[in-house]
Amino acid sequence: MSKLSRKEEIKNCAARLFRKKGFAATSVRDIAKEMGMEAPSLYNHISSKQEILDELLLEIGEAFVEGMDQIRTAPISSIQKLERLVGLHVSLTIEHTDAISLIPSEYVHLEGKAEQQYFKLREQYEKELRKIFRACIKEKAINEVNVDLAMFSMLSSLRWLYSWYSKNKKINSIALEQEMIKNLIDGIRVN
Amino acid sequence: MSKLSRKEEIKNCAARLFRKKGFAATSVRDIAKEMGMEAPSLYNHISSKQEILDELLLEIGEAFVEGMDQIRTAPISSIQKLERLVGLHVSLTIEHTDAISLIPSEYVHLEGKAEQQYFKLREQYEKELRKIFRACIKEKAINEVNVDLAMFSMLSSLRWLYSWYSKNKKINSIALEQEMIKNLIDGIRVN
DNA sequence: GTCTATAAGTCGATAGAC
DNA sequence: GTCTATCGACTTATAGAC
Repeated sequence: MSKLSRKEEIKNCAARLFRKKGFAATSVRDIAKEMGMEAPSLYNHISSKQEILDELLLEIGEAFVEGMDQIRTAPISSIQKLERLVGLHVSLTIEHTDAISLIPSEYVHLEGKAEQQYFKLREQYEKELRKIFRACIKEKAINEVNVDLAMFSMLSSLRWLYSWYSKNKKINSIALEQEMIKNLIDGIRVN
Repeated sequence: MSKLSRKEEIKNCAARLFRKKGFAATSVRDIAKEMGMEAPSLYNHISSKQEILDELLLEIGEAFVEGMDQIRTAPISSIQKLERLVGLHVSLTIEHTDAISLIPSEYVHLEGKAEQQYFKLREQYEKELRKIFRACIKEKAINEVNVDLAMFSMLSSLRWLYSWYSKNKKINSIALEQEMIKNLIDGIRVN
């Protein structure tokens, strides 16, 4: 683990607070207190509170798109891609638990250019995921489901995995991936 | 549809705004503006901004617990209870889309007594759901999954259904229920 | 039941000393 | 790079006229 810059420390600290109370309800003074300094001192490292949220969400968004790109170009079947995608969510959840937690709710506080970039990343990700789902159906690997609904349903579970993981950190990354593949792709009903 | 009291109008209005910007980022002035009145006038109908959130979340929480109670005491198999539970989420999502949207993220802004009541309702609901899952396993209707993880995974999808539904309102309630049962219980993989 | 005026506090951010 | 002091805007909520 490389030494964190002061700015990275602040961002990690802020991510933890944003997760707990939300971006809007977390003050710059709260972040400073958690860092053990006075609020104005933060501004030697950041330019605004908004910048912290922007960078946290864009970095995690880029990580998802990069992961998706590797999966997209891998020489494997579509259903294997879908399984690897579950693994991507599990890995990023374990590595960036606090930042991941901001995705479902705090993106609404993005503004201007950062907001545009974020939505672009999200669209890109969802577009590729939709392609994988359609290919799975074409290859008769998954049933003829309503693609958007099934995709949204799967993403919802994966986006909230951080919540379960925070209370169950002892689980092995690979075991968690396997269990989620069973839950989300195979289903739970005995057949 | 019965005529709404002024307070109910305000709560519906606030729910829509809380959903869009979050509770903390929505000001009393925002709510007043949406209602076509000045901010202080709201206080003839409500006692505080906090009260609005408290009531919105407690009412929807009570609706879930009541629905769960009917399912719990119904003379049906455990797996049928699980399926009816999906239906309960679908129904409440369609009837109270905005209020439902507050559950995943805005509960963190509850305080004091309302916070306690809300957590009590949530625990009650999750406890009953856990029982249903365990009974399903015992009856060999679902596989021997990690109960908490499978339960959380299912709930995450159901809690975020409002988001998909908002963009796809034309779907039939029963069709949506059937599709979600397939996604969440049967799985999507061809077998 | 709605308004204007305003209290009392918090917000993000800056100026400038050290 | 950290601090104290502070600005100006915004916050929830109340007082009191109509």
